[in-house]
Amino acid sequence: MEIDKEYRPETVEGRWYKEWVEHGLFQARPESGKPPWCIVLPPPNITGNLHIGHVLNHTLHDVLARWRRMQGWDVLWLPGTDHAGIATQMVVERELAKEGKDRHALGREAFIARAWEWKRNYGGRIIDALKGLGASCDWTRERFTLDEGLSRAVRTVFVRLYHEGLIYRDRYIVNWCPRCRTAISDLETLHEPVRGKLYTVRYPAAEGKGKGIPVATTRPETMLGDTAVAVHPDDDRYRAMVGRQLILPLVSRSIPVIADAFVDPAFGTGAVKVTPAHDPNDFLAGQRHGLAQVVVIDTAGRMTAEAGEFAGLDRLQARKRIVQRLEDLGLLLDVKDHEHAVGHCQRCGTMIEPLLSTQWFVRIASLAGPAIEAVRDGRLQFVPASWSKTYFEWLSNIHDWCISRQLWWGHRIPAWYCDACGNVEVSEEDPPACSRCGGTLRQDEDVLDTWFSSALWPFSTLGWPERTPDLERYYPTRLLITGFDIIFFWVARMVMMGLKFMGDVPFREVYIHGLVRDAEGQKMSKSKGNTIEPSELQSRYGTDAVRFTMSILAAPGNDIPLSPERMEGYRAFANKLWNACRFVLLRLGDERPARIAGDSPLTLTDRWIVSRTHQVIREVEAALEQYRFDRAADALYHFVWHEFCDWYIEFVKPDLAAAQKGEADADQGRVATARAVLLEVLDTLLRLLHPFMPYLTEELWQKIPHEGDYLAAAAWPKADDARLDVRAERDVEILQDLVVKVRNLRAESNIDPSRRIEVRIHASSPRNAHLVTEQAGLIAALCRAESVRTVESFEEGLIAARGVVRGLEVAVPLAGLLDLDVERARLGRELARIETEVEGRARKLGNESFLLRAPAEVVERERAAQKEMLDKKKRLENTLASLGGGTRP
RNA sequence: GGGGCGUUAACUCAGCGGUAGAGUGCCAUCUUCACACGGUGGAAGUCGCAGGUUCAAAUCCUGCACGCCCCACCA
Repeated sequence: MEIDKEYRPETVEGRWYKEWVEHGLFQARPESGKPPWCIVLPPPNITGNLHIGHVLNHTLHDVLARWRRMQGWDVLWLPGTDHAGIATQMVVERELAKEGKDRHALGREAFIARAWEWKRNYGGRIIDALKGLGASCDWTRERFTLDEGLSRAVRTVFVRLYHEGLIYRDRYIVNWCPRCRTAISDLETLHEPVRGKLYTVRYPAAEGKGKGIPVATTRPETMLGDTAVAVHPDDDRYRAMVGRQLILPLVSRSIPVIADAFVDPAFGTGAVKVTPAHDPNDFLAGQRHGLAQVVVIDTAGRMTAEAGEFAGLDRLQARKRIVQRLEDLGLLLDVKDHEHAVGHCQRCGTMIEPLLSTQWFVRIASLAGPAIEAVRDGRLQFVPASWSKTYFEWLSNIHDWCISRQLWWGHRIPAWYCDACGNVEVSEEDPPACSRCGGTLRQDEDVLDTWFSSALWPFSTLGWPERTPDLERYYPTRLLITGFDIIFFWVARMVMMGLKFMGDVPFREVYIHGLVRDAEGQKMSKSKGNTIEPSELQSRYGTDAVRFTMSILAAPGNDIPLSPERMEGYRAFANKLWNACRFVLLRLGDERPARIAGDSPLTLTDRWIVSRTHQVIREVEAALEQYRFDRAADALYHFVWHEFCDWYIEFVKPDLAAAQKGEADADQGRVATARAVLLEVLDTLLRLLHPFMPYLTEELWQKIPHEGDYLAAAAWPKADDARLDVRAERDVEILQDLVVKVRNLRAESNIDPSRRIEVRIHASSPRNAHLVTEQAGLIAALCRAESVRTVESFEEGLIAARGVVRGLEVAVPLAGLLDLDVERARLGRELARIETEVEGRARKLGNESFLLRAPAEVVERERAAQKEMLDKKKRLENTLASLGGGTRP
């Protein structure tokens, strides 16, 4: 068997994915009779590039999907992409701009065709990257949010919500991005602190009665649209002015002073200018007081004709001019620095303009209630559970959702207007003419918020509104895995829509993972330049190492600090596994040993590794059941490296080496059994590791004797309690401690590593003495000893490095080589350590309260430990005395 | 203004009622026939601070400090 000395991922990864897909291993099998297990991929944007966060997210998906599939579930991991309205439109517009065109010149139809073309060319890039990670999605069921079926679902939902009064059209103040030229929702508006100014402007009284009122504002340009000044009803300063008229400077319009409790008398001057068309608060105040709405800023962020002399200016330019004019008029009373939060467009960062505009909204409160309830009563669970609080918080304070976007790329709103009679028709099928007057209909120009279609993803992808077999079988899906950043955007909305249209939650659990950060814990961002390209990581460390790193770092509730050293470590782990396999293959020769037969004479160490293996199967399974990817990966790492490689392989080396050299005394039966055990354990390990490291494990599994075509389609190991062996585990632990002790004595006494030593052991119990005698050869091999033997007692005046471990007293006689001072000092340190521990425990055992109230088994454990410690202490003291010391340093 | 999270070895994190663990790094040592992407041994922590509950607290409770993050229509 030819096998390289090191694992080279690049020679392996390309092959397997293709084969897995070609053999249909990732396809759901509704007819299989297996229980269904479904998860939907959070559809990445077609404009997106695979970033490190995707790697984390997709790795966790794939670990679970592969694990459940091996366990015998009918797994459907449903992939797809999102049309990403604003993002895609921006990309295509940019392309057009390069050609000197714009979308208006092109026209709607041609533009959309162009966007589809872009999607065809580039929309699959992120999916290709996903495949490179080894993601075991069912590609035969891949979906796109603008597919015909999904578009049908969008229309159906819109129409039904409309007819139930849950979708409405209204003239309302919305978040407007002057650059994207569209309304956006509250969620797409990010509040960032901006250092601005607070201007105090005097609004003179009408008819020259009094001085008027000083008004504080951060946005003087909106004053042109003021239709009132508001004060608090209890504010004595202005009480007399309420109901009077003021003259709006620069415009000379007469506006009233109104009283309203929304005014904070402590802020600014206690008097607020009211601009119903350009401020959300003022809009509501305007409604309460029946004020006119004067629009002075247009959809491009420029001043309208209403702005008189300032018309056509950009809003920020206008601000400067207006301040200047106010100053000239002596009306500018004060200017102060003022930091406040201002909304910015999530997509392009442009300052949001609150704008009065006619838009479509979802009346969300009645949908939010059931969504809250579903989490409260446990139909849906967050992992970690603490996220449910965030979810409740948002849903309880939710505002109506603005769903119309002034874009072309997306689901066009299925509403038609009749210009002749003013009729509005909302329907699933395009209506031919006005049903009331027969007049010509004009479809709404706008499209829906991309998140509207995403909200339907768990059922629209399964065929809804048709009652397809897939929908019946796989809804509700099992689980959703995503980051906390889209709990509001996506998770909550899916829950609302799922409950509304399917009558059940879209998934039983939501696993929320952290954010991938750089090694310093900084958020990765392009502007900081600390982003990591996944493909670079994959080629540098291998995809499996990247996946393993993600898994082992995915502790619930934690962000993931990605450090190169760490990943380097898991690349080494992949190599370690590779070499463990290499060892087994080299020792197998041409043999194809059978699995461990029922009557195989297993040695102590065989029984130990088999027992440990079944313990690990349990651990990994329990961890994955609770989505503890970190624990599962950690258990495997530790077992492979520090039990299988460090110990078991070392245990069997002497047996196998004899056979390899063709020595006459090689026990052929023993060799066969050792080979069978090695193989069985390795086979189990490869299965357990496969969900984390699919490429490497498939490659290795194919190299060792195996049954079946692909590891990816092999069965998950079953933990078998009959294979557990507590006594073997205990005995091997004693052997390990003993070996470590001897090695430690060698090292501390500076004994040449190549020198064969003599080891004498005095055991406190016959059982342990027997164990040592029986395993003397093995112990000798593991600590390079000439001989290992048990003694009744150590001879008088023996010069030796000594130690005590687990009731076994060890002496390595070293006449002439041992530095007695060094040895005395070392033992003195050990004695001091033991004494501290003994004292502490004595205090505890002398505490009546403890004896009285602590559980009996805890007390017993402490007593036993104390006894052992005291024995150990006595032996050490004796040893020190025999070295001619006895006093501690 | 409201809410959440974190603070444990040099670093990154586990542990979450019975006197501390891992990986990396560090020190020493070894090219012994799977692996130097390796072996062996070792050093390293008053578990943010102050109280409280308990026989017993990194672990539960209450404050405080520092750091991070969400949400929010005070001009």
